[in-house]
Amino acid sequence: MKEIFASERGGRAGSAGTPPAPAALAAKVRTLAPSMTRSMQRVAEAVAGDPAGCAALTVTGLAELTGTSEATVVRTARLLGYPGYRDLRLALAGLAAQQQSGRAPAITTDIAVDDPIADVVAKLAYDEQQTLADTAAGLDTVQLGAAVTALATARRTDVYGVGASGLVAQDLTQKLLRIGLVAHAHSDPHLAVTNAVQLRAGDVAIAITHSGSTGDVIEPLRVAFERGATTVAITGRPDGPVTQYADHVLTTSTARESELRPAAMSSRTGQLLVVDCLFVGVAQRTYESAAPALSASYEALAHRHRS
Amino acid sequence: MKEIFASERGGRAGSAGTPPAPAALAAKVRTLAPSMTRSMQRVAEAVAGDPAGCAALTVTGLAELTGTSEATVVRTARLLGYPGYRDLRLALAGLAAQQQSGRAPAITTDIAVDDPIADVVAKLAYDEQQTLADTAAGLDTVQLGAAVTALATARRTDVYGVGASGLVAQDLTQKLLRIGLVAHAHSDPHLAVTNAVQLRAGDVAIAITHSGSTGDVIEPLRVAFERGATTVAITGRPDGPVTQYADHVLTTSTARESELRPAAMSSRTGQLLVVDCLFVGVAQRTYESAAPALSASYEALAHRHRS
DNA sequence: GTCACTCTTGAAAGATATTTTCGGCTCGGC
DNA sequence: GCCGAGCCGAAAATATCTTTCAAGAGTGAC
Repeated sequence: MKEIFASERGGRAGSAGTPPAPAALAAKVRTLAPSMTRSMQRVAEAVAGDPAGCAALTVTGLAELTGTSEATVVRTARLLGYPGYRDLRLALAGLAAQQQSGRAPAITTDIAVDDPIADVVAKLAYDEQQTLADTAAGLDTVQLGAAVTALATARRTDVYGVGASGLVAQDLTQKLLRIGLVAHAHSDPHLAVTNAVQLRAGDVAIAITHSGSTGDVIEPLRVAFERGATTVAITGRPDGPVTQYADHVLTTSTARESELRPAAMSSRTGQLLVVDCLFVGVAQRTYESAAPALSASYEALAHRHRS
Repeated sequence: MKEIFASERGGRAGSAGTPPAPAALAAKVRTLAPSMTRSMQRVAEAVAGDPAGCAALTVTGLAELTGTSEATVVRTARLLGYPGYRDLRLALAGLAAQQQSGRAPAITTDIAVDDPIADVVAKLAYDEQQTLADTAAGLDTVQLGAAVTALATARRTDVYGVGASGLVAQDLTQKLLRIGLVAHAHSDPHLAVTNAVQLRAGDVAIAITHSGSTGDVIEPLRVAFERGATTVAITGRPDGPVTQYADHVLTTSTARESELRPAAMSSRTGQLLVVDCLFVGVAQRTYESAAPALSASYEALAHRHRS
């Protein structure tokens, strides 16, 4: 067979280049679940729900359990980043062992309308912690490193985000400014595009969108991409349209959402972690200039504080 | 085949009745080593020495590595108490994962200039998780409940915050607006004071300041306090000046900060948790009107997403 | 409403890996 | 030197995993 004809294998590599995840499996399932088909979701659910049990099953067994076929099971394994089911199974065994040794995760139920306030606090804190852990586990450090390098050497940086992601964009911008970089956040789609036209090679454009399909954010990134700027996407959907124009994709994980817990809440937590990582990474690379800049900005603010 | 003739399978079950060992594998190897033949010892040695590496090998691979045959590998697996090599391999993967996780990375140390990017991610995630846990534990649910009640019944709500806290203020405002409340965020000290003058009993003013001593935020809160509005402070310093004019104080915890990790980073995490708690609390209290409003805002945004 | 199209799905063929069989081999005893 | 007991690996037999392929479900255009 010629390589021209892509076999199903290469069809849509779940997360390109990412080596199989050991403990980041649950995170990956949550991240990729939305982009899965129904049957594959059933498989992913079973796998995430009972790693130990599934590790004991053969392809056929798992297919029967989930009411699907062997092919679907293998496809799911591929989507999760493993070469095949065999490797997924191995990772599953590892995960089971870890859970066994670790303490009970204390699975929380969803937030209900009549939950006492103390429960709300506990559940929210738990969920956000979970989001942090998942995002950290699923973050591609190679992509992150590349993004950091681009940022550290950029002539200027534009950051796009609307709605809740707009605040994250501003947060990143604030931080970069504090260490002497030239950065702007854009929430206005028109202005964003207008400014994106000015970008060229050596500049960096960052799009922040949880859904990965926010047109108002994709458009400026596309323009920046076409002008030759280095483009970065921070998104919860690594297969979303936004990644089309992104040189580097940084994936955020998300906890389940519900009526009382809109997506904006958990996505924001993951996005901010990524932003912090970018910032610290850049601060490391530009330490010579960043350190004095940080001290200076601190000093400048001191007099605004009452004693 | 008659059952009288025992097949090799049942021939000499290593340790009778013992179910596969999860982590006690190394011990088992040592125990059983003397009773093994030379070839089997080589296999057992390889397995005990490098569980992770062996878990990645097929029967054939392990046979070649140890210079033996597949049959010997299977026999060794049987002797160690597993039904076959497949199961030994699964246990091996589990063992490897346990060893991996047991190796506690020094994430408790501070972030250094020369930390690899992966460590930065781990440390930041860990710190923010810590901040969440601490904040949740230290949050006074009575004060929180009182603040929620005030918000849910307020005529209007003003939120003050500058710098990084300004973004948190905006986040809270965005959320409250989404469920139909009247809320404004103020980053401009002058405008904040100007607006605070308009407040009266039944209104709510919220000041967000990590240091608890940001004059630009305290001033409008003082004005609101004196006009009779219900005032809330979200701060990391429960004894700071800002609490002077706060009816309810919500305390955020903060991880240690350092040169590469400015205070804004960890304080923001705790503040956002508090904000989320406020939001969910209010949404619960006003569920009848909040739920439709949330759905409506979701629907309204749908068309802004590319497919 | 109908058609054409794409995407999803499972049955079965094909490829690998594991297990079993079986006979050669070594080694110690006589 | 000859014999028997048990160890060992090559290859057959089986189980498991992977790929192919065509039918079915869903979707948008007309």
